[in-house]
Amino acid sequence: MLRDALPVNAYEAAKHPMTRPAKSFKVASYLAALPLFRALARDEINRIAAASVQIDAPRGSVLFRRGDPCTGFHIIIYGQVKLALQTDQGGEKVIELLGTGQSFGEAVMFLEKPYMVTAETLVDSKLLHVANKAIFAELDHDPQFARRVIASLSMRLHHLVSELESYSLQSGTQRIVGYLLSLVEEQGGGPQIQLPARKNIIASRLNLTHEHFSRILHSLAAAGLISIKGQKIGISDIKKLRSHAE
Amino acid sequence: MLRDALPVNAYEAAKHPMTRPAKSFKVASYLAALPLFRALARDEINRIAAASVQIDAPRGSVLFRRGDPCTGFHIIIYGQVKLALQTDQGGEKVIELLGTGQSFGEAVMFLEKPYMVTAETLVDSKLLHVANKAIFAELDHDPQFARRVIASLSMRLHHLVSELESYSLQSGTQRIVGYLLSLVEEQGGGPQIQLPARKNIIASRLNLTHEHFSRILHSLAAAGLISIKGQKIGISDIKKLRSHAE
DNA sequence: TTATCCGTTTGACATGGATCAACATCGGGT
DNA sequence: ACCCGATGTTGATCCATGTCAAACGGATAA
Repeated sequence: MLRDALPVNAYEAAKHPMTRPAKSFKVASYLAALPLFRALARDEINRIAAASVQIDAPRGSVLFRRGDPCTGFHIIIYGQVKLALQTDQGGEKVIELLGTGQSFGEAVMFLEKPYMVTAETLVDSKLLHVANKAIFAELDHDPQFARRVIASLSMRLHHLVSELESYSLQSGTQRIVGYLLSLVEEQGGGPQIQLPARKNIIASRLNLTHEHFSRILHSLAAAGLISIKGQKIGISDIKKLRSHAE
Repeated sequence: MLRDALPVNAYEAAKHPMTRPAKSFKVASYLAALPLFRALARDEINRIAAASVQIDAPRGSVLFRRGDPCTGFHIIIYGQVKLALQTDQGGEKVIELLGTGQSFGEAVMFLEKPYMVTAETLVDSKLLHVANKAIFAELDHDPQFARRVIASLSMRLHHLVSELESYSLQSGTQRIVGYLLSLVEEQGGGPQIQLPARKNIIASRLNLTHEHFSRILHSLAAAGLISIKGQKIGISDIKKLRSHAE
């Protein structure tokens, strides 16, 4: 068995060869390319890079759980991470699926509160963990940076509100169609899209059981709106699909 | 007829005696007392006060609608405001109920995007509208202030995530009980609480129809957990109520 | 007082989506 | 190649919540 059956804390599991201070200028230049840090001066970037740690997290690693204190935020160098809420009876609800280049955990960093969600890698991933004190330090003397942080938080808020909107006043079918259309956009508008994870996960992300998700997807296919080949979804007529969500 | 049948834009309606620049030091000292501005120097406060406008908004005034551009944010001097999403068929879903001393619209201010929600007063209210340029100006040279803005956005994010959580993995009963308990806390823990608006509105805020809300409330009463007298809810045994939400 | 209106309650019924269970399919490991 | 566990599909049934409709109650204006 190569993979851990139980998700394991990445920091614990990878205490040995996999976690290491990230000093290489590769890290600095990687950071410099991120929207959040783009405007920072070289020495600022370097200080942040010095406060960063690379993490190799095999599939199924838990980066943090609800209730853990927050020590910084994460950037996905490559791989995929899901953020999920967990119910006491082992159920879980995926809040967000994140891929290469995306970051998470910024918001919690600025509160004293512990994490509300659990983060787990869905595939073997490499992450960068940036310690919060480095961010705080830059914040205090670089108003431009503060502006970017504010903008980024605002975008996240905006996104969450639309999420709330789709949960509260759209049907399952509408959420699925909307999601497919957003994937089309994200993936360049081609006639075929690729689901970014197991249907299982997507279903939860859309607040549906996997059974219900499957049924809706197949009924869309039966209506001739999409075709299903594993995780690839063919979409012939985008307009028709869009208008299908009344 | 004293009240406008149709909600009317407060800025239009009140072009005359009701809207005026807010220069009085009363405004400045009011601002200085808000958590967001508490740490600001006197001259900073004064500049912000100079960019503020008081608005008298009778019940039913629409402060802005989804799609309107954002020119600043609002503080409720007294009164009550609801933020709601609107469906194309006239349905609406209350996102948030805000009362005296609370503010709203900060997040949108920092994006170029227009408002996603509609804001309407539920009772005769007095608001302060702070122009975004004043905030931007202070932001650029006061890192402490930036920190507070960031903290405030983060809190809002945190709040939205718990909202999302309760929508997606709690039953109607659980949401109601949770809400009642939050009111108990908010209102000092006494054995009687006061719903902050018509049941209609509360129901929507909790993502329920008013019929369903009514039924649940009365079934809680039938179970001896609460008593209902109009907008006053009696709660004899908080522990029992809390444990009732499995 | 009465008429009216709005908010609330109650009832009967419809339905989206969940649950439980069986079966099918896929992919990785031996 | 085969097996096995994980993932997906399908069917039957149930339940929470929504919908439609009617009665009720309390405010308010005439």
